[in-house]
Amino acid sequence: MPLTLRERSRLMVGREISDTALRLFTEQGFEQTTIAQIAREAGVSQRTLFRYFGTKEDLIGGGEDTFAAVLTETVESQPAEVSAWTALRAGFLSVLAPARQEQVLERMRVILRAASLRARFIEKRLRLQDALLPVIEARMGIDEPDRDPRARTLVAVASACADAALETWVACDGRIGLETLFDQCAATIRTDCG
Amino acid sequence: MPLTLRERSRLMVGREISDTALRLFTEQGFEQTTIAQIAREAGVSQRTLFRYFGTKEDLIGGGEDTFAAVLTETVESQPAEVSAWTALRAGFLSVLAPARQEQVLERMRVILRAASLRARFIEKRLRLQDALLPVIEARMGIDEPDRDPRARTLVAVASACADAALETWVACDGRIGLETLFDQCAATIRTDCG
DNA sequence: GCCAGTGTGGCAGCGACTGCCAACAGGGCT
DNA sequence: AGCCCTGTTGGCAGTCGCTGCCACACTGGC
Repeated sequence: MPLTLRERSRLMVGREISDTALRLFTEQGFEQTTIAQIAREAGVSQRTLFRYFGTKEDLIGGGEDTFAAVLTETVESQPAEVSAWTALRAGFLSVLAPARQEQVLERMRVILRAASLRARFIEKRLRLQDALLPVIEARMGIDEPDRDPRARTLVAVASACADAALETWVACDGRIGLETLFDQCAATIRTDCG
Repeated sequence: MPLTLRERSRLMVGREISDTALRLFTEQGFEQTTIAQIAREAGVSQRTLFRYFGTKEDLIGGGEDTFAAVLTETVESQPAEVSAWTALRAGFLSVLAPARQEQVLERMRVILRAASLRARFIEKRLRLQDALLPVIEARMGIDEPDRDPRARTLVAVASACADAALETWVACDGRIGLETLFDQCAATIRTDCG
């Protein structure tokens, strides 16, 4: 089923806008770049730009909405014998690993530099945690989630590991693999959180 | 040293504004409340309101800027023998423990309900982590922070524990103490992250 | 009483974002 | 070909958060 002309042009316009935005963000920073400028250089009106991307922060997000789906699916598909932690590890690695390194690295640099983007990024991660929580609770067999912080802790800690691994990965320009870093973080927990 | 008239009136105006804001936020929600309305009902101009609170989100923050200072100071003041993790625990407990429960509970509920507030809250927590990172690196004697994720992990995990404890605390309406919850989270890490 | 210094209000303006309306082009219909 | 429905676009006006600027008022020290 080949895409119709309309759909193809819609994809093109979307790519044109987000490419322009990413270029301008890296060149002159997120706060210093205005919507008017992005729209002008991408050759569309501001109104159209906001029809493609609801907010300025959305301009940098590369399909992270699928992340939640991939992560929860991976975690759920782990066999029942493996521990909750192992399942979480598999889930986060499935999200962190496959990306095109160069592009992701550049994007993460922009994100970590601008406070509002960083907050937005964490917010998405929080929604990830919320989606993950019932899955882990079920796997651990927790009865009273309002009084038992164990599942929440595991999810938050796995998330924190992924975060620390990601930030170190950016700090060392991707020279160390994300999986290696994640496992170093996990090892640190086991030895130093006592 | 009694406060001068100016200082007293300044404190009064500040309290008047933030009380009005918190009331309106709980009554009708954060997004639905406009700065103009708060200023009108508090009896000041918008311009003055922004001189007291830099952003709309700041209207709900009860001196959280001091949190960062208290936390880093507490961590730094721990004797050199105690482990980095113990120092972090002491720091976070010094921030979580002393608050007036009722007011904090209400504020947290407002914060968790509005996405932009939640993001702002996280942003502050991230700045906390950034401030904490060099302290922990020094304590652990880390040479190459760009390649060694251990300090970052400890800070992120302690922060995640505080987060999970706080959310469970709100979920159970404060019936379980924050210190107890934090230690349950820590215990979970030791047993289930292997 | 007078003179800094500080707090205040009003106004104009910017940037992100939205609702509304008119114009236009694609793609299926006769 | 002509026609119509539908989806896409641009422009415009307006809201809201937020800032710079300037004039005014009031406090506190001489």
